[in-house]
Amino acid sequence: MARRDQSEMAILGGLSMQPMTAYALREAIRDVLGHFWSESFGQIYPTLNALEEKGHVRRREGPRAGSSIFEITESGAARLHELLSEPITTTPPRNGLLLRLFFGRTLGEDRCRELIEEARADAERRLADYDALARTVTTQEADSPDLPYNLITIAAGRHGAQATIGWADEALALLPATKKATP
Amino acid sequence: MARRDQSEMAILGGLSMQPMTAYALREAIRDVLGHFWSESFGQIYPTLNALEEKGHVRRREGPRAGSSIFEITESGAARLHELLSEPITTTPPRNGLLLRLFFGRTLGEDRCRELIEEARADAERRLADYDALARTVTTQEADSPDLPYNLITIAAGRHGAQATIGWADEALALLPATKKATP
DNA sequence: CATCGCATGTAATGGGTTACATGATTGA
DNA sequence: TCAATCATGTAACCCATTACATGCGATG
Repeated sequence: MARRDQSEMAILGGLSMQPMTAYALREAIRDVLGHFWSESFGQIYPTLNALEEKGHVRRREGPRAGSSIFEITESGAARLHELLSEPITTTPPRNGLLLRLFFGRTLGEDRCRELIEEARADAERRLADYDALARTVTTQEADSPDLPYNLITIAAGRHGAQATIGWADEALALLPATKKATP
Repeated sequence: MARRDQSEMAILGGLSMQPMTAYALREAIRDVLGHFWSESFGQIYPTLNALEEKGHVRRREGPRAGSSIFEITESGAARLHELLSEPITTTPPRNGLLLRLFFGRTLGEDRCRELIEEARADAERRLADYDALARTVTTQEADSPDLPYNLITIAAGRHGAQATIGWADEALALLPATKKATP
């Protein structure tokens, strides 16, 4: 699966929920898929044009002059299913935090402690967000057949955040203690 | 921090452990930092040349004709410290597994279950790897001042893998049960 | 003498972000 | 009427992977 197709998949997926403008699509991707996916305008507009040419989306008059609402076609739905079925492409890992910590002796222990504490605080915030999101979604989409799938992705975020918190605590304990003269 | 500098950081970091050839550097990055970092030849060779021009690394005769051993200079060490101190740049998330699961109704429940089970099995494998790695490193680098930092990165992998396992179990339970006629 | 692992590099390609440029509509 | 938001699109740039091309040296 060409990496390019990844954007196609997200865009067709978004439109499969409901027709919308490119702008709204970008917002939907940011707000709904934001914790595990992202698309920029620079990808969305060209990809939509390509999808239109292939007949996978149809363009209709938008809410204002010059704007368009895109809607997925049947061939688009088929294409989405096909894309979803292809093997997952993973990108090589690049974790800037862990790289810095690995060279922690060069960076300095204090800075390492700070980095870990920041990561922990951030995870704590995300954890609260996921919990709130799970509650909102559960009530607002109570009857939607998409609810379980939505909850599964939220659960992934929650488990990830919890793992970060657990790791941070362990990491802080592993950090060599700075020796300070006791007064 | 330009994204470009990320490769510089990893390369200088690698050479700060010990001087080596570009080829060995790539292997070291793959084998030692592999679970949270990666560099390809296409990055390593040009970056090393750039670093040499700036005087951050020095080139010496390698083990065979035409090969070079690179060694970090003092200015290189300073540069490394500077790079490590810069704010962490994060790339926007793109999780192909979660994207597929989010559109799980389109993909189909059976395929979703398979994907989750694969992810779980993979995490299980990684977990075993991290545990083994932690043991090896603890004995082999028992006296190294880098040991705690090394263990911190391994712990991150372990916690991440455990989180995936926990998530997978929860996700499988969340999946809507396929209704089958009871015989 | 063939093959595998060490070793170096470049070029094509792909993909993606960011910044820029432009304009319509709405609400304060 | 002025700012903010909705809306569309392009171009520059950057980074990174991949594939390719090349050759030495040891081991069987």
